[in-house]
This record gives sequence, C-alpha cells and structure tokens, in this order.
Amino acid sequence: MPTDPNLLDDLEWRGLIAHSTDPDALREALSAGSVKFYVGFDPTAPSLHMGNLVQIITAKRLQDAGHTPYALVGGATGMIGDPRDSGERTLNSADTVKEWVERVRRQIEPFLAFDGENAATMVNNHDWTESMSVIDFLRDIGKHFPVNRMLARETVKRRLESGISYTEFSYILLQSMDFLTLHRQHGVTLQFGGSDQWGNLTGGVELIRRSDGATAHAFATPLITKADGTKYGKTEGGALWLDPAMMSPYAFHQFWLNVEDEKVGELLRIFTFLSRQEIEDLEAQTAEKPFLRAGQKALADAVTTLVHGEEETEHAKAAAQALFGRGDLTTLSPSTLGAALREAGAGSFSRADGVPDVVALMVTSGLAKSNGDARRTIGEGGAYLNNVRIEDPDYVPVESDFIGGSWLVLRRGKKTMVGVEARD
RNA sequence: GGCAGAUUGCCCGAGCGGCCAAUGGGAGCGGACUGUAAAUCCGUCGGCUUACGCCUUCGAAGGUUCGAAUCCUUCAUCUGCCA
Repeated sequence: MPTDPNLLDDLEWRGLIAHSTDPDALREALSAGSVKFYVGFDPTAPSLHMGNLVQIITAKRLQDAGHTPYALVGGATGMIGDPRDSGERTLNSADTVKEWVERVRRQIEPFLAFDGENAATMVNNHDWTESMSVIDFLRDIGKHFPVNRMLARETVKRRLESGISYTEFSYILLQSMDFLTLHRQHGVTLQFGGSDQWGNLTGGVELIRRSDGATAHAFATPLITKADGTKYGKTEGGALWLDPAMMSPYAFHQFWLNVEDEKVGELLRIFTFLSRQEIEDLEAQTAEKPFLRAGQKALADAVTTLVHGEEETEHAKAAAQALFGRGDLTTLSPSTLGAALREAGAGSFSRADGVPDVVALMVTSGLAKSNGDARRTIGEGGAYLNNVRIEDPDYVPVESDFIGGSWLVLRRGKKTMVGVEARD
C-alpha cells in the first residue's frame, strides 16, 4: 500500500499535532509503509461528540493516506473512567457500558473503510482484560509503572487536592496495556488521542519499550477551545452530539454556522477534508467580507454532510433558509414552512382542547423551562410569534395567526425557533 | 483510630439565629449594536402566582428555638495534622 508522503505536513498544517513523541522517528515510520495505528473511544455517554469527531476524522485522514486503523471501543476502560479535573466519576453499570459500547461502535463504523488493503479493524479492550487475573496484571503491567512518576502527571497532580480513587489512578495502566496488546497481537505502533490523553498515550509507548524493548509512537490532537479560551462544543443542550436522536442535524448544522469568525479557519482545517487552497480561500473571504460568512457556511455544510449525510444537510440548509432567509414567514408555502419547522423542532396541540395562550405554547414547545421563564422572556421582549414580538403573555393566537391554517412559528431570542402545529 | 477544618443555588464563592431564595463573579438566557459572528453596554437568572403571597433549596437525618443556611446531636464525604 503506497502511503502519502505529505501526511505529516498536512496534519501539522491543520494544527492537529499538539504533542508528539520523537517527530523525526514518527515521520520516518510513516514514510516507511502502512503504519498500523490505534485510537480509542470510551463509552462515557450514549453518543460520541465533537471532541471524539476530531479523533475519528484524524483516523480517516491517516487511513486515506494509506495507514491501517484499529478503532478501539473501551468496553473495559469505560468501566473504570479516566481521571478528569471535574472530580471522581460515577461508575456506570456493566449493562450501560455494554449498551454504549455498541452505540459508539456503530457511530464510528461509517467513517472508516473496513475493506481494501489497509482495512480498518474494530477492537474492544474488554476482550483482553476480562479474563486477565489480578496477579498477572500487577506483575506484568503494574511492575512497569513507577508510582512516583504516575503521581507527577498533571492530571493526577490536579486531583490530589480534591481526591482521586485508586480506580481512576489506575486508568493509565489499562490504556497502556491496550497499546501493548495491540502492538503484540497486531503490530500496532502508533496511537493518537486528544491532548488530555497525552499521559495515557506516552504511558503506552513507555510500556511497550520497557516490556518488549520496542519503539512505538504517539501524538496528541489539540483541545478545541473558543476564541476566549473556554471549552468548545458545548451548547445550551450540553455537548455537541453526533447522534441525530440527541442533536438534530439542523441543530448540528446551526452550531457550525454560528462559529466565531476567529475560529473558522482553525475548525475548517481540523474538521473538513477541504484542500489547503480551498481553506485559505475561505479564510481570505471571511477576513474580507465577514458578513457573508462563507467560511461558516462551508464548515457547516462539510461537517454536517460528513456526519449526517448530504440529504440531512440539504434539509437543514433549506430549513435555515426558510426560517432566517426572509422577514415574512407568511410568504412561505405551508409545505415548505412545515418541513422547515419539523427540522428546527416542532410541537403540536389539538384544536379540540382549545388554543393555548402564548405562555403555555412556549412551555409545551420547549422554548421556555417554566411559565415564569416564558413570562420573563416575553417581558424582556425576547419572544416572537410569527416574527412579531409578543407583548402580552395572555395572548391567545387567533385564526389569522395560523400560517397556512395550521402553523404557529414561535421564536425565542434571535435563533431559537420552534413550530407548533394545530391538529384537528 | 484520635484531633482540627470543610460541605451553600449550573460552577466558583460570601453569609454565620430573624432584614436570606440567600452579596459578588463566571456561565446561561433576553435586549441594544451587528452579519443567525466577536467585543461592549443593559436587563435577567429556583418553582407556582396578574399580584399580596405560597412552596422547595444552603451534604443527610433528627433536635433546640416564636424563628435556623446560620446553634446542638448523629451519619456521610473530603482536606490537613497525629497515631
């Protein structure tokens, strides 16, 4: 399998390499032939999110360049949980982990090619940890981990004040063992992950060297932050989920469309397969005519297509165009509007029960958390019915308010829109 | 095992018997300005209520008191010191 000699340069240009073990050695290994590499995903939620997407896309880049992926789902590591700054994790039940492993596996699969010369392989670390005895683990793995070194790790140091269980403290041993196992069983010599995983990555490299005397490589992708340095990928609803049931393709598309100008270039480089030339053109356009938001549009379309497919992307775009594209919603055909609103999120009520007032409509459609929240928002001038500001919280929509005879368009603030359909 | 200190709303952090749904900051939400951007400014930020007011909340459970986030008891967890 011929490999792309420019891979590492491309990754560096895209800013995907935050840390790396010996860069020269890595470059040499990557140019010597198809490198077997692995990247792991722990089932900490029922869906992967934006942070995981960086790894998935990076894996695809490597595979496209001729290298061979091993995608690991953490059936075992997911039972333990790696230490994070926010404190000790709550353990999930074995059944939950098992279910999430399956979901995560299914989410990863579409991104990689499982046939061809450098076909991807899916592995689960539960397979080699389940039957291992504690004695073997402590003798074969534990012996290679000096506790003084483990204590010096940043993640652990930060947790020493607030407390850390032995369980989480041991996490690095499991992940390192994964690398060793994949190295022994499949000849895997490269692991990458998020920069918060750096300690775990080098742990594996070191374990392979200490126990087998072999050289392995690792690199870490950067943590994506907002222009102000805070964590990215969080929206009102929480994380930026890849599962369409947890975050609609419309909402997903909207997220990327609303990215800050300062971040567009960076995100285009990380999350899209657009060429260097294309990205530089988009960056130039964004700098010259930011109001056109060419970068954001290209980014939103590319990432949504990658994750949800072309059809869903078209729906999301059409919906946004309908809802944001013009001032007067009543000029839209009922079918266009209905389709758009179903993308954006929609509720309904039965005419037989009578028409609710706007406060009730806002609450039942999810636009407001409580009656008080809805009233407050109306009082603040932040609630709109069919793009007209609502002044009176007691207002009950009349027949002429229903677009096409059945739809009400409720909006909170500038961008949160929801449709309510009257059923007969 | 002993002693000391801690535990407050989404997060950080004041409060230390009534004026506390609880100061302040951050996040969030809304408005103005824009470009469905950023920054800035303003407002808002437990629930029910048009409102008077009511209900739930300050680790958990009891208790003292007319009245507790604030005092006492026990329990849980964390931190430090001594075994």
